[in-house]
Amino acid sequence: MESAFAVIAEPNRRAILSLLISSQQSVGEIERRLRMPQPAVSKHLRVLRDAGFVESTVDAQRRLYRLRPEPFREVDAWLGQFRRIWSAHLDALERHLDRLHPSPPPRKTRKPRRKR
Amino acid sequence: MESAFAVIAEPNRRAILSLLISSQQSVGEIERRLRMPQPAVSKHLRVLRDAGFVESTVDAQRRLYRLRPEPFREVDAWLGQFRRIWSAHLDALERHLDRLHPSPPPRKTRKPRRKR
DNA sequence: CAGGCATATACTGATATAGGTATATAGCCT
DNA sequence: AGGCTATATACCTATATCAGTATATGCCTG
Repeated sequence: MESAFAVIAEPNRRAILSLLISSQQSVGEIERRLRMPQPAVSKHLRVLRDAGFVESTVDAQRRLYRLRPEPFREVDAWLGQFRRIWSAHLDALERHLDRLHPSPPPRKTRKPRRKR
Repeated sequence: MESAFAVIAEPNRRAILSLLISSQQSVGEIERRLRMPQPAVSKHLRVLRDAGFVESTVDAQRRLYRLRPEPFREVDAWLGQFRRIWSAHLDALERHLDRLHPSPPPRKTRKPRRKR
């Protein structure tokens, strides 16, 4: 599974993560709150743990799961590259810059054709 | 495919998106820069476009692709819920809060067992 | 220590998706 | 028109992954 991105691609896993924001939860609590079969919860938690999104501690027969920050930081860092794109409503400006800065200029051309 | 999260789960697609940060690119440019077979590029671009990550305009026989902000915002918004978790090195504090606030208290118990 | 609760794992089947190869479509240029 | 370039799509195969069901493990309580 590896990638943090692949891990959060799964809706149920995102739901589990959101649930853990308020506080740590046991498997059974997650099971009940998300109305999800227990093995499914355990399996998703396994994936989440392997990717570092959660950690667990033992409390008698139950395991309490809570969030860990690292993978979120990783995703956030990647997303950071794109912040400039959306932070403002620079759509128009962006487009303008793209026009100024087209990687190789659209092409050596006879008459400036610009199909739009 | 639907979900923006599923779309960015694919490494090649993330690479394409990163490539488009500098400026719009044609399919052929992406193909060359990422050393990726052309049909693969086209297919990923299709997915990216359907999810709103990119848009394209026609330039003669080529298509120029550029980024669009919305799906990034969506991902960022989801991630926002978790910012408090990692923004500081509150790991210790977090843990403290969890202990104060365990959803249902770990359980009605005889002697305060706390297996750690 | 026997039964039950909480959680994890094994196994199976269905479905989706990525990669590869071939081909179709469409615009450009001579 | 004919050939070339650029891109898209169809088709196939391999692989991964999710859901579901059954079962194993471990701890707790009477």
